[in-house]
Amino acid sequence: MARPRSFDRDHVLHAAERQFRASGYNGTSVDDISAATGLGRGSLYAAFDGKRGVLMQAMGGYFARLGEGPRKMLAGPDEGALERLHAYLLRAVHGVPLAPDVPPASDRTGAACFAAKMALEIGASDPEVQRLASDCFSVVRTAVAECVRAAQRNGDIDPDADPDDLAYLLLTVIRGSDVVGAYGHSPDRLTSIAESAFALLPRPRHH
Amino acid sequence: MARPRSFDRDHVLHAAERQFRASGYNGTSVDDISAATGLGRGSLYAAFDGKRGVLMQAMGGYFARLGEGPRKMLAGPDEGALERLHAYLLRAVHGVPLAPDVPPASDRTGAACFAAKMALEIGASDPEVQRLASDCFSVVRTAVAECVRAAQRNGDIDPDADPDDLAYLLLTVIRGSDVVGAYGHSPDRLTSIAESAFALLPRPRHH
DNA sequence: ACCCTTCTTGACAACCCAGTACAGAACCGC
DNA sequence: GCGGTTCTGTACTGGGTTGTCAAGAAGGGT
Repeated sequence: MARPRSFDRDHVLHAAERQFRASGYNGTSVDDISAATGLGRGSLYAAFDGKRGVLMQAMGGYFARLGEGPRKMLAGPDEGALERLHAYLLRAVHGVPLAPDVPPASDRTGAACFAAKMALEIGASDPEVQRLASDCFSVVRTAVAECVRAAQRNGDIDPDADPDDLAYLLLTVIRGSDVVGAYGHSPDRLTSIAESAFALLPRPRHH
Repeated sequence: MARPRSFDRDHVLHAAERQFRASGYNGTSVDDISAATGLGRGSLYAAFDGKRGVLMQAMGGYFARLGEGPRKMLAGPDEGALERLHAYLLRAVHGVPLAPDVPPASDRTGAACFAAKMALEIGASDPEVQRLASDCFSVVRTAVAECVRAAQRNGDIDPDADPDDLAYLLLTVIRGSDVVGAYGHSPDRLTSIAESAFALLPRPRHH
């Protein structure tokens, strides 16, 4: 028995995320968010409790969204695990998409992991941002490690290798491609990096 | 026949760099720089032409300093090339030091590559920052590639591997460790990542 | 049709920030 | 010692920022 809100919450958070990714946290003003989302200042403060609230909720949504990619791409039977890892790596080095349906390559500007970017900019003085970014890394790392174990069970990766170490290394490559690929490098170069990393994975010494 | 300046230019730029690394570009005000360097606003504008000028000159100094590390650590005869690469990797994943004599591990906050951090924050709207960061990557990448070639000549790395591809991959790992290691991971974890990356380098198949 | 609750909009005040201008201080050369 | 030139510190201004507030709009329930 009251006026319903006239905006879609997720849509607003997506627009804000795009803005934050493009301009950074301190580089975007509330007016920028207002313009990007179409919401007035009052609505922003009522619904999200200001700039910082928008960021936190946008990052929360990002986190929820981020886990789905690796989980869906990497989960499955042991047989195809290595190939799934290959496909995931090739995609992951090209950035994290804003939405599941829009490819990240379209605008290199906002391709880098949202959580990583925010953590680098303001994480030093914001433990909550820090923690959220850490969670984002964990979800990817865990999924990759699980896929590595599957590949090991299938005999595609050296069983003596530590799957957690490999997962950390691959996560590092993926996050590193965010910054290496951010400017001055073509998508082909990123693909090449992913292929190199994949090719170097330790194969079992057959017989 | 005039009053000499009472501050050491490099010292000021180092202090400013530390501040920028800690708070980001948009997160530090001119007053912050003034407090960190001990210089008044007037001197800052006269000597460095404002906030942006300080950043550019600090990045310039950083670039000049950055190249020395890999060049000195990686250059040398072919025999020890692989071991030099090993040592360099182990050091590089722990960040880029503010000064050559101070270890980067002391404050994880400012350990990440200065150029990369600035490029991620404001590179999208600042081509010059973008280019400077790109140069920083190139100098590391070139030195690594040269060292890989040396190791190949010495028979320590598979001669069929593309040294440029490997250098790109290692650069990506190094930059990735900036963001992965920024928060929530111990130095031991970074060391472990470096060791994993080194262990995976393609060795020549000896007969 | 009416009322009440919630949302929305625009304006407002306090604050911070970058850059400038001006006055004083320090140093070198003579 | 003295003049001139440069450096240093501070006060000022115009613009932009954040967070709040009050008035209007819009819809649901009765």
